[in-house]
Amino acid sequence: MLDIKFIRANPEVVQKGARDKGVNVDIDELLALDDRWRKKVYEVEQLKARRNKVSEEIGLLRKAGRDASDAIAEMRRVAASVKALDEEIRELKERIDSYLMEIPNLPHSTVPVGADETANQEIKRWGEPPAFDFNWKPHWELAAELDIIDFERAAKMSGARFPLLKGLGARLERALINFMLDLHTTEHGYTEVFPPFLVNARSMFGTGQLPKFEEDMFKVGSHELYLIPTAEVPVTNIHREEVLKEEELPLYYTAYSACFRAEAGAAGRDTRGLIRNHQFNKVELVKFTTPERSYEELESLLQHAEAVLQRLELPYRVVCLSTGDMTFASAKTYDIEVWLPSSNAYREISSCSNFEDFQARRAEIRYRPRDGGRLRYVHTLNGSGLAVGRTVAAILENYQQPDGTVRVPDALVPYMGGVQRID
RNA sequence: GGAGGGAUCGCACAACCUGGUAGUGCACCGGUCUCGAAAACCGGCGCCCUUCGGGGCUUGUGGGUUCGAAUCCCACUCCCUCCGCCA
Repeated sequence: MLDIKFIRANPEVVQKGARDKGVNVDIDELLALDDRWRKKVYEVEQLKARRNKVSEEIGLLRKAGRDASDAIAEMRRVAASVKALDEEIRELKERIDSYLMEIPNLPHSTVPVGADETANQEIKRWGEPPAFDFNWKPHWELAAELDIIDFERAAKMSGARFPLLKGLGARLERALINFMLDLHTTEHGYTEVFPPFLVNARSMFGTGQLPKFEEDMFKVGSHELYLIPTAEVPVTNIHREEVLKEEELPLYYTAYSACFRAEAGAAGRDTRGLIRNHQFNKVELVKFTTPERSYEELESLLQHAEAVLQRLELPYRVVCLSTGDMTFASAKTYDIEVWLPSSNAYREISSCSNFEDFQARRAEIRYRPRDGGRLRYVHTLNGSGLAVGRTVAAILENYQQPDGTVRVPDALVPYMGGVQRID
């Protein structure tokens, strides 16, 4: 959510930022509503001031044993006017808020402007895609032959786009989760949390999934709860409606969670394998910081996510998403894309974003500045560190051997109980 | 699921019975004082509107009663204790 004061002062900036993100918003209509709202607020506050003053006088008259019936009669009328005006103001405010909720965060000035992913800007490449001199296979074929993932039986119990991991496949998934959490907690300074996987609507609202993206999520209707699409939601909401101290910032959290996405499959892409499923595992990184530091924190967040791929020795590149490819709530996003032979391309495996104060304003996460003064909104950031299912796919494909087995990356061997090869 | 208790500024609590417009302590920030600090004292320390004079809002949330609600009434949310059920 943007600051209405900022929108009042910079309507054309907001209009342009939204348009660059491919969102059309009627700023003039919003500001007209805002203007009416402010006039009505002034009006009702005049009446309330009168009511407060006279009510106090009534109290004094009563105490002195004198008659106050004229004043009481007047206040009865004032009370009725106040009630009607308050109702009108409430409706205006509701309309204004629903406008505000639909306005995306504005892209940072360093973000390339463009309509879609073709305008994304490549920042760097790391490692070399493997040059196979044998008949290599996509991960879903490898996994089927190694009997480590069973999509057919998963479909029986749940439906399409759910994997059932088995044997060393399940072990690999668990090894990756532990490896990533250990790396982030011991070397990058993150505090590990294990959050709920179901959250209420208020939490989804705080991070920006609601109200715009309800259809992308699984809702547990009987309880008014949503399955989280990412640990970003519960972890960012840890500090919702709190006032933090500047001294405790920045805060770093890392969390493993399962992630649930209803939208996967709608586009008909990546119908096979581990790339696009309704449920997948992810280790998430979340930061709370001051506005002054948030962009350097974004750079280090990116490095923390990259470190996972470097330890696993998987080739990847980093791109800065263009305005048209970014998400609703983000001001700047780097995607890390891992090389995936079956796609013959780099594919997203992590998304690292600075939301500035967009989520903090929605979720009311503020901090008390060290030298006093008004409370300020924190900046929130998060990034995948990493998506586990896609990491499994990348390992299977990039580490496959001519004989159909898969070598285990050296960094993972201790987490695999010494197993060096999946065969 | 049942029975009780509770929610007031960042923290701890008061005012609630008996309606009169929210106070105290701690923490924090600024100032005075000091070589500096502590202590002491003064001010600040939640949000909104503002023509910068000021005004309004704020006691978990939403309603109701009333000239006036932290206080009385109703509903809801969350937390705590006990009982039941339970991995």
